[in-house]
Amino acid sequence: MIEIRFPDQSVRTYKKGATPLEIAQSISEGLARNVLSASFNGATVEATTPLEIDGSLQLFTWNDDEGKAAFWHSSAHILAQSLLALYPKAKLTIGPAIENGFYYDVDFGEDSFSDKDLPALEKQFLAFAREKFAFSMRSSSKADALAFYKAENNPYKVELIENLEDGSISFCDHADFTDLCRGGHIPHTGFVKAIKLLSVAGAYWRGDETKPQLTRIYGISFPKQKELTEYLALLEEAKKRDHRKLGKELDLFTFSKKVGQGLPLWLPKGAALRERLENFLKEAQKKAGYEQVISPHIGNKELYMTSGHYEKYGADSFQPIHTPAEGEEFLLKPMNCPHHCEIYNARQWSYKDLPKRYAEFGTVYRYEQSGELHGLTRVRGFTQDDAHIFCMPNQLDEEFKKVIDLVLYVFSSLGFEDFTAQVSLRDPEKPEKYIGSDENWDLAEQAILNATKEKDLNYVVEYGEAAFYGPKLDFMVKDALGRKWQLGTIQVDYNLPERFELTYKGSDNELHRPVMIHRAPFGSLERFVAILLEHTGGNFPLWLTPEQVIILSVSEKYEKYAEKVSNQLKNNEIRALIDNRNETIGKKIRDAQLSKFPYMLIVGEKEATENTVSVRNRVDGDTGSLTLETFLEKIQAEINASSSKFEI
RNA sequence: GCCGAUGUAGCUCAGCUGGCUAGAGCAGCUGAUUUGUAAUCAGCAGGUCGUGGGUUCGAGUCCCUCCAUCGGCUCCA
Repeated sequence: MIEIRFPDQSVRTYKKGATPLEIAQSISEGLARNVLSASFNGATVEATTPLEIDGSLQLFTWNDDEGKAAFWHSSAHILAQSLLALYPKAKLTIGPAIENGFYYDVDFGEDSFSDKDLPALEKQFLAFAREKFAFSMRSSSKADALAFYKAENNPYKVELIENLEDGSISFCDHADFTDLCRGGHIPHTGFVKAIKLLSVAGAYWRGDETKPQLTRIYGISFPKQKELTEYLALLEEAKKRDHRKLGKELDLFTFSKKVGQGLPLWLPKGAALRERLENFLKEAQKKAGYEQVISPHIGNKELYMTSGHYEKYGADSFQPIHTPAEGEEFLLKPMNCPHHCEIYNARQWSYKDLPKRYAEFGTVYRYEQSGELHGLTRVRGFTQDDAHIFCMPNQLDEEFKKVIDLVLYVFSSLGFEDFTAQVSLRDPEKPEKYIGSDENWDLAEQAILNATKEKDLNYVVEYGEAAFYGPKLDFMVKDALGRKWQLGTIQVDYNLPERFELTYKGSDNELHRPVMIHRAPFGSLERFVAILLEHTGGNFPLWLTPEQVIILSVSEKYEKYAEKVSNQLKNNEIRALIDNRNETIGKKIRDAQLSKFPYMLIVGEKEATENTVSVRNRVDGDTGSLTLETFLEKIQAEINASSSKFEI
């Protein structure tokens, strides 16, 4: 007999060799029907793995992330089986479960595969799924595993196995299909009732650009058809919040082939929105002791040679422009830091002057590969809400934490509750990617980790995500489709101060090297506005929205009164406009609603005589009539409620 | 940059296997209507079908080049 401990700490005894599935059955039939996988003593096991020793058991269903992972991992197996059935010459590589679904990377050799081929594959998938093939694990010697895939002429699996320890190699079989596999499956294929193959994409073997490109097939599967239908509906909903669509609909920004790809054009409403965001941050930064500076859009090549950016990115940048007579080389400014270093260098500093905090909404230009460009989130010309803090090493901790506060303040003011803090460190395997000494890197990385921990941020550590001159603390936020984007960033840098020979005079009358913090709470105005659009669906907070009120006159007869209302609002700093078109009131309401005006004021005969307005709100609809004074008080109170966040 | 897809009026889309002057709705303009909480009616105008080549008696439709966009990969100072 064996003793099994459950998550609620209860203990039951079972006969040796009982499977998690059988154990679930002993608890309830319903549970048994829903068990997808399990973990035993912390390790993932199959629901059908016989348990031979005492231990603690956790059963996973569709409601657990682990259950979904097993479900989608198993689905990848079925996909692979279907692929081989339809494309016997295809070579399988890897096929993991991901956050939403799974994928499989396949080498189709000479054949091409496109999304037109997906429906047939889905059909085959479902046919196999219905057969209720059981998944079963078996271990294999390294030699046997290698021999199998060499016979199959599959270099990818051979490479994978060569990197595995003998004794740790296992396969998973179902029907006549087998795949190299670590385990974690659902009991049989019949659990998968619904499948959608979502897209086809190229993906490099092992994520390496120099290696062959494989075909990646993305899919998602569910235990019930209804869940798939709901998921697809959710995707459709998300597409409506796409900032590229909303930006067009709300007249915020546009692109022009003639101007060039990745170079956004801000329309009046978008520009006004941006300006309000800038003012909001400027206000906060002023309180936090920042000083605004301004630097030009180009800089001498020397500047970037000094900073190291030229060596790192020169070849992949917009190429230098040359002066006609002297042949001097200038680069479009790809970042503001070297300029700010030279601003610091413009005079001598005493330790009493530090920290210096230079801020600039600096527009920079970067040559992004054409396939990278994406709406406003990845562009070739953008404006960073940049600042560089020059401080003494013993001020670093304090300054870094203050910047975290500022970023959190900005995020909370704009309703980004759901972000991930990511500590981006060096890739220990690739020291050639970074400049500067190990000592300085250790100091910088430690500073970030300390501050992050002290601020009680939930964070993940990513190796290899640091900038070439220093580690970062990045604030990642998801877009409508769940793709992660870096917004805020804070970076510690010991290297540029050395390269630019920055100094300050210490109390000991000696020259010392300051430390530099690079930081941008928004990241870039472009990306920030994009993500803000996707989060709000275009329903911006009242203080930020382009037009706060639209006055709809019932007919042209009430134009005068509409004018009067408008003037009074404007005199009180409320952004308002009038819809005087010769249209029915219903039409005007519909248009105003689609344009996402927060408030509509309907004025007709009744309002004009009573000096009132009929208030319609974009969320609640008709909310009755108020005197103009009362409405003014209410809307101002609402704006102030969000402006109160301006306190830092 | 790479793999795959897409590109028809300002916007959203139709146009089957190549066949006469390329269609619709919305937006725009003109006129009628003077409207009470999500689309008043009528008329007009608007496109060298992304670009350049080719196949064909004939190309929006087939083939190639380039450009742009979309989904990924790689990259992201």
